[in-house]
Amino acid sequence: MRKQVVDLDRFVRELKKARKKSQAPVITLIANRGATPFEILASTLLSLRTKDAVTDAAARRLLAVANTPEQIAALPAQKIEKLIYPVGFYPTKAKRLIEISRILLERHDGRVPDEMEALLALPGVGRKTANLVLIEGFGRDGICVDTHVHRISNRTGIVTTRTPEETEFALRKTLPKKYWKPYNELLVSYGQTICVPVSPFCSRCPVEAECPKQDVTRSR
DNA sequence: AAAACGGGGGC
DNA sequence: GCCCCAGTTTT
Repeated sequence: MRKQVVDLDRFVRELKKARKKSQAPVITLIANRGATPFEILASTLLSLRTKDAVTDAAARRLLAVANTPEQIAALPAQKIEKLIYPVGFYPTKAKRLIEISRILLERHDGRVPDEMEALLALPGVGRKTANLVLIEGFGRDGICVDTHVHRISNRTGIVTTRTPEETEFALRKTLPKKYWKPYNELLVSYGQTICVPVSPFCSRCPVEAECPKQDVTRSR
């Protein structure tokens, strides 16, 4: 049996059309007004395991008060907790924002490092966060794999991988470079509205006909 | 490999 | 009421 293959050109084109209606993700909103690498790092840290509407409001409240390592490091943890509530893990994230700010001041001249290794060395920064900072903050080429990108890339059969990191490297080989930047943010909004984790709305999906629906047992 | 961190929202 | 979420760290 021949494996169905989703047409990447058409997939991305249709997703762009579909995105017009949905709300832009927080990172895009911030990037659109010229976010600094530190702002991208801080808001990405807030976003972990938290829905983007909640993250967006919290990031705006925080960055309006403090948007540099100096300013964050000078704030009491309790004050940051209050600003970012109710993002998930807010007490941990408040401490981490301060900790990272201090490390940046002590070890990196108060700037966000622009290398993967140095970013991963920061507490609470994993591959997803580091990639987003490098791509959105420093304009690097790369693919940022989160749960949406991982799930949808496998569900559609664009790649076949077990971990997000494997997905990142598989996409680097499979995906034409011109799609690297739009791919992540397109899939995130698509993954929040149509291709949701459980019981996705396949009837509203532009590539429904070609999709092997790898992990889908029920669809709507 | 799996639990844990935390609270809001969907169903 | 139960399950899931723009992950990462620790066991």
